[in-house]
Amino acid sequence: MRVTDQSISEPDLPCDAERFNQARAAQSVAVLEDYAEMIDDLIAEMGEARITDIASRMGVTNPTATKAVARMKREGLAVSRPYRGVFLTPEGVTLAARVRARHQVVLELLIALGVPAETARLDAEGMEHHVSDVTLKAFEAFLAAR
Amino acid sequence: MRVTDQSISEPDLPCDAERFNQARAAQSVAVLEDYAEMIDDLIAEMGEARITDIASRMGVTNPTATKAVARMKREGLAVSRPYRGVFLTPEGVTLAARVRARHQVVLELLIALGVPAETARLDAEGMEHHVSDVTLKAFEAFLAAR
DNA sequence: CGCAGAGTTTAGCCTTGGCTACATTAGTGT
DNA sequence: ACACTAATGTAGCCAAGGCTAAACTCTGCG
Ligand SMILES: [Mn+2]
Ligand SMILES: [Mn+2]
Ligand SMILES: [Mn+2]
Ligand SMILES: [Mn+2]
Repeated sequence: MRVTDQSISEPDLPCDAERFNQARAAQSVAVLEDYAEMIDDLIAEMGEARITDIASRMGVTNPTATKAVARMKREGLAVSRPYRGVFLTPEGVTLAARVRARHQVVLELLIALGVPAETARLDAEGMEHHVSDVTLKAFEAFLAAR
Repeated sequence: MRVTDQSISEPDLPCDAERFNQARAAQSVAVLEDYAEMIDDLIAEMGEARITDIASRMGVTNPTATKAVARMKREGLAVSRPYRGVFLTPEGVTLAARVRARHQVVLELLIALGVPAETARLDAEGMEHHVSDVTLKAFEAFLAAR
């Protein structure tokens, strides 16, 4: 073949690409979302969020957690001073709250659909980041009307 | 505080970390899955999968698609000779089939839950990769029993 | 037959998010 | 006071997945 039939493949270009672009965009903030939620959890549970605790709970090494926190600081979601704990900015707190609520809804939905609790717990962690506001509303409506 | 209470934080370490590790593992194969499905689509639709078409549909530039295909070849999912189209190995075909079926179920589930079709189309692209076999079965059961 | 242009590859850059190894700080207890 | 140790930070490596720019190959057409 190798024909230059750009006219045939043009209509679907923006179509498919848009989908993948949204998925990539969601993925690029997934780490920020998980760390925000985790830092908020640790502060609530332990009174402070130490790098070591963040790292062990996220399942990564300390330098990896340090880098992630550096990115969060850069993006205005967290603050910290050397050898002190990590804290969330108001924006970070807002993000953490939104992310926690969404995570909970996704988890509950999976369980409502008959997914075993442990499997739901594992799958929700990755799925949550790709659930848009519109989809979240649909999940909530389903759970409420059940 | 700063007490050395490792005994308190030990029990939850494997717990939380396991969740994030699974999400990271799923993410690390997401690109392979999407490309496998896309190459299979293109071969079905156009008789061959050219780099340019793969790239435009994935919403990336040609070099990015070339690199992704290189990884697929390295992992035994695709084959190609310079300046020729890309083909899937039997393993690649198997992956594509599994991924397409899962994608379809996730899409149908979202629509069944009342998510608008266009939103469902966008969200499913990212969510699919985090849906385990067990969860997929639950989705299928829900759709069948509806 | 040869060439122009479409398609492909290559080179090289960047960011992110993993890691190990090592240096530095700070808190605790003697 | 001070040493020990845990925590933190830093340096530097790697792979993946984006990109641009530029070189290369193929092919259909004149
Ligand atoms: Mn998550
Ligand atoms: Mn989460
Ligand atoms: Mn996908
Ligand atoms: Mn897909």
